[in-house]
Amino acid sequence: MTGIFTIGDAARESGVKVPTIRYYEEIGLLPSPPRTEGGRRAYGATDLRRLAFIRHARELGFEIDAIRTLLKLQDEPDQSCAAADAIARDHLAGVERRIASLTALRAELQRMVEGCSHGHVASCRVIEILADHGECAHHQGGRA
Amino acid sequence: MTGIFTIGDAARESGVKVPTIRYYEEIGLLPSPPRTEGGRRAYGATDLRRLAFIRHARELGFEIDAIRTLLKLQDEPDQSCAAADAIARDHLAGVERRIASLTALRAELQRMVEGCSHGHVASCRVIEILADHGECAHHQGGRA
DNA sequence: CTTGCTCCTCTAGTCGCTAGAGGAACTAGG
DNA sequence: CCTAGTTCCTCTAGCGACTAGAGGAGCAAG
Repeated sequence: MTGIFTIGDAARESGVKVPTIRYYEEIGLLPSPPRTEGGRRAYGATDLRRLAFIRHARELGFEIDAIRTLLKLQDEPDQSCAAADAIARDHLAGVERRIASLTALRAELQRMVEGCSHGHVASCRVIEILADHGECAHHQGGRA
Repeated sequence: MTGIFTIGDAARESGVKVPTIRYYEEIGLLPSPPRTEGGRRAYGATDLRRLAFIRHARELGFEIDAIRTLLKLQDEPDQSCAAADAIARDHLAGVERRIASLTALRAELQRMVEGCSHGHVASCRVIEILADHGECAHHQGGRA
């Protein structure tokens, strides 16, 4: 209604926690808003939009630095969007790598828990596989 | 051959970097080995096995705390392996959650980059989707 | 006017390492 | 025996992206 929001309002609106908003300001991702007489942050609708953008990008797993670039791009609508496209493509490639690696990992973990005979540790498949890398299909997998 | 290894040997054998081995010692994951006269760490075959176990578990994405528990279990072979099983199952569930979330994410990113018309930022699908959460299928997805 | 909420700043902690400084001790060659 | 190069030692600080908590001030309702 007013177009003026406290940090708490902003947090509720955007789903970003209050300390995180302050953190974003500190690292220069969100501009420092004007303050009220009492020294409190007074956000406007633009800030809320920016915050929603950040939140959504974070949800999609973009790193802060990538978001910084995307925000700069957003502020200059006449530029070619090749840069934004490249960032998204890059990120997509990373996500695909992680899915591949996690899928291999899942297979291995399934083998582990399925092989577990629920007896003693001495004959536990879980412990065994962990102890003996040779037994396992997971050679040279990347970090998940 | 000797059964005595320097930290460098241990690093080469296990694939765990030297500072990381020292770190594992510091946090009590790997026991402090005896030292040579010159004050250098002297590892035995048991330590190398433990280190390989740790490395493999880390590769599989287990957290340090989980590994700590698994190692304790490994040291007591008469215990039931229910605990180890539970840890592995838990971890598997987590991995499955991450795969699901990343798969949703991939779909969204694909939509993004496929929709990009390679024109100006003003009409860029990437920027648009990020700015407007409503346009996107990714509601309430967990962190990847 | 007091209660209780929100806000402020600041520091320190999380996880799992990684990087670098500054120095001591081994190893190989001359 | 000396030297050069490598490996080792300890220690502190940094990464990313927050999160937690202390200690205090403002502000709105009863």
